[in-house]
Amino acid sequence: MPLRMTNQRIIIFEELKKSRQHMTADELYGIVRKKMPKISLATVYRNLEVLSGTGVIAKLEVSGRQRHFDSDVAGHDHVTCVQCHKVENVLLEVIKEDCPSHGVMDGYIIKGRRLEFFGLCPQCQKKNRVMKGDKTMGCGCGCAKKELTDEQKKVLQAMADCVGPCAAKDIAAATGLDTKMVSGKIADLKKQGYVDSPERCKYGITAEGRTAMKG
Amino acid sequence: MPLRMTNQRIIIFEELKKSRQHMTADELYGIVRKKMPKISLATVYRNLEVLSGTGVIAKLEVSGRQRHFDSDVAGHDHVTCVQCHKVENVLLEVIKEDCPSHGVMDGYIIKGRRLEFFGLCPQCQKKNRVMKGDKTMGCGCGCAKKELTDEQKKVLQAMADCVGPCAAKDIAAATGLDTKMVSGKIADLKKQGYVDSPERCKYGITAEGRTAMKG
DNA sequence: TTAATAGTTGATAACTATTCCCATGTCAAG
DNA sequence: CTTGACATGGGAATAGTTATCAACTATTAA
Repeated sequence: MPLRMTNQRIIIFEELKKSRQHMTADELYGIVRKKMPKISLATVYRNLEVLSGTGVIAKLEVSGRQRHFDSDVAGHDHVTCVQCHKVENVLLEVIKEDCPSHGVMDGYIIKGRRLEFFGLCPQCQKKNRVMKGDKTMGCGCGCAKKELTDEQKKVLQAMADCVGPCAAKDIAAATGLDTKMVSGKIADLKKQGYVDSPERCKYGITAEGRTAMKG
Repeated sequence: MPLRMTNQRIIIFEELKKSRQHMTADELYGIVRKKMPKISLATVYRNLEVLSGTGVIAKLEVSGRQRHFDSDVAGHDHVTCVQCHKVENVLLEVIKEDCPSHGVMDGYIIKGRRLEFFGLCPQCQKKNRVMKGDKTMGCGCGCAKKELTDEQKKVLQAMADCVGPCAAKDIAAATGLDTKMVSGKIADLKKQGYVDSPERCKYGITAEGRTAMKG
């Protein structure tokens, strides 16, 4: 079963190597499409699978939603940013010795190991400082809050129109929405930091909420 | 925002603790349903999320398809079996010291770390030996080969009816299926070990293939 | 050179794990 | 008792990935 080096396979490999990053199938698809617009996403997945099977690239399967692929197959570990989900390399010589990636442990035949750190990347740390000052919602590191639904916007608008903190039923009356639905929405918005509750059962819109409403 | 201890929440927690294993939402759903048949899968997910938020259980997000939850929140690492995807604990005191789970590294503020080994569990090692001797397909460790499709079964049947090794087109003629489709199926079956190719372009059914066909 | 066969592709359907949605239900505080 | 916060069941929606298959291309044996 020879492995045929097709154009698409070559381009996928080259682009992954060129980027010097841990890419998802999707990101790579976006890049490869510039050179080969008709390529299929399935082809990208297939070839990443094939290439990682031969060992020329590494399949990371770092936890989180998407799988990442790495053209650097040498042994190194990873840091993931908990906020923007970027993945970067780290090299920890100390650990290598004490923590072998092959051998036997508790009856298991160990085939490999993965050491993964997670924390906040420098950009997201900076971004958090900026956000507290409410200068911008921009992130620069690929993470963004979800778009608000129409109902959520209505609720926020009603809250903004209110002078002081108001109850769920007031919002319901103002928007014409059902009271129960409104309180559900409020709970969601509170979780996202767009709404706060200065006193029990009374709610107000936050500065962040105002910004979100405009976007 | 008090956390209400509902019946479903209690049962989910109890069962997770009782099992002394790393369970997926789905497995837990199966167990909990025996005590509370009307519970919703969404409720299981929600509560695992809530409980891991409070820290009484741990959300593993070990790599691989499914997320696992653990009632033991103490710091320990994990081994995953690459074959049956079982997850078990390991304790490596040495590493703990050299590999802190909090601090700063390369500009990142580290919030945690995950060390994961992967290899073959003792059961799967044993199973592999048994399978070579063709005594049984049973695994005992939760891993099972996929069910064969009707076409695959047809192809295998035709191959079994054949005396010696036969070509794809013979199979096509015997089954009435398209030749190209047949060669695709054969390739798949070969990957799964149900078919081998004693000489180029000639195929035969393996012992394993015969067993699979019956099931 | 040619026919058979192996390997590959693009398009799209299917799948799986998880999350969202919302009407309805329950609890606790006033 | 009412109100609102918190929860639930069930189904729809989503995201990422995998499977399917007809069409295409390269390779090999004859």
